[in-house]
Amino acid sequence: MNDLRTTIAYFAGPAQKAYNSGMRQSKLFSKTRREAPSDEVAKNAQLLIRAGYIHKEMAGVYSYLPLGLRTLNNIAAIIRAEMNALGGQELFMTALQDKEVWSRTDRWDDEKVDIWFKTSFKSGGETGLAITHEEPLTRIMSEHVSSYRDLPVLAYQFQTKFRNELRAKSGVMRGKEFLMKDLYSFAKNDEEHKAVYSKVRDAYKRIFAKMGIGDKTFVTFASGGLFSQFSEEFQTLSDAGEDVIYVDEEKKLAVNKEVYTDENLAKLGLSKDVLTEQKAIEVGNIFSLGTRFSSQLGLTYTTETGAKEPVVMGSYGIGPTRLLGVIVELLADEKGLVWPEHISPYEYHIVSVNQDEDIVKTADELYDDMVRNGIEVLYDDRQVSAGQKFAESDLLGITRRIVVGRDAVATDMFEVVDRATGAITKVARAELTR
RNA sequence: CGGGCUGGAGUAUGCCGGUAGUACGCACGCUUCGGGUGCGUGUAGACCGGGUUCAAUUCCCGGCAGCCCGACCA
Repeated sequence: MNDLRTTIAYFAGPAQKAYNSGMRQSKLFSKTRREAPSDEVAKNAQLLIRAGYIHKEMAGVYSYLPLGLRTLNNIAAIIRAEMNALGGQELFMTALQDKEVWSRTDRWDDEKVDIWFKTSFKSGGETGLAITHEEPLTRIMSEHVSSYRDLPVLAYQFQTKFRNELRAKSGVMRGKEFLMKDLYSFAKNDEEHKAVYSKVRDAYKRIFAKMGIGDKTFVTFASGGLFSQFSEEFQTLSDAGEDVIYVDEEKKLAVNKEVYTDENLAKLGLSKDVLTEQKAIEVGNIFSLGTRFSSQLGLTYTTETGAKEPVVMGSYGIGPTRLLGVIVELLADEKGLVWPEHISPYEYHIVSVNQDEDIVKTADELYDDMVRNGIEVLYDDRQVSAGQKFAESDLLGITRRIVVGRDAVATDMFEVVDRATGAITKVARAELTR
């Protein structure tokens, strides 16, 4: 992709294989820092900046450097796989929004939605930066969907969303600009919608499990915002969270404080006795939209009997940039970042222990072999002390570290250290290069 | 949006109405070589505008930017 939106558009492509699988750390432009910047309090942003994954551009606005982008793309890849498995069709919508379509649903006015970034065209007229995409996608669908035979449809994208938050905080967990995977479903009726909705809910559970935060993530009953009375959130327990939820550990369900009433508890079959109050961060949200948007924007279809009916919609969001922050908050330790296997920017981090000729030669050869076999590996080939390399390697948090020292030269067996557990195993070269 | 705080080398900081100090980083040399090794030399800095003053990085006002608490958070 070669247009001005390359970085954003990148998320829409089959990202991973586009990378060269290897990187020499002496060539990596991002550097680590000993200290966190004084203007960051959030643990996630402090560590991500120290490790050179992100750059803070402005309050609540972050750039993703090579390591951060790789990590983000890995998160996106996990989500994409599940969306495709659902039959989701990926598209990529524009961030610039047409005032006209949002006016029709009464969501353009600043009195109704106060987080718009709005600007104007030189040629006249206003536009806004997308806060979400129900309106434009519903309009697109109205040009393509006209028969019951066309339904159901699931369409999704990875897109930058902009929200003019009064106060950004919590590092990348709540920015003014962030990445969102938004899926929208279009169904013939409530019954079909419910079936789709339930499949998406299951897919979300699998996604968070793969991210390594499944056991701390709860389906949470919450308010429906502008759309409907209620929605379901996926809330991950974390002291860094902004929400308060009441959790039933046994049933893996929770209730957001905002709808924590006796009536709602009864409806959900939850008992106050077993619920515990916890802080949590919202990592996903699923909504039944009914026919609100389809009615207002004229998205109808013809039934088998020739009648016209509005399409029943749902929308389902996950914020990859927020997830990145949540994973840091939950898994990082006192030494630095710790990435789950499928999210780590590289599978392996080779660390050569000194500049002795035979050690450098052995490390070089191992690196070349791994790269040739498409294994994603970062190689610390810098001329710095072993201690510094280890400390920085811990900070970077790559899943597995391969230490190349004297014994590796002698035996051709390599010490592989698991970043999360610290467990050390000896692995033969053939196994590492597959 | 209400309340509070801050603004100095690339980063983190000490002191201060009168020549801006330290650590890390970076460059060079030596040293070390399995947990940010040690030493030396060098490099580099007061957000913007106005006011008070003999003199402002320091005090005052305004702007801009950042942070914290609250409110807000499709």
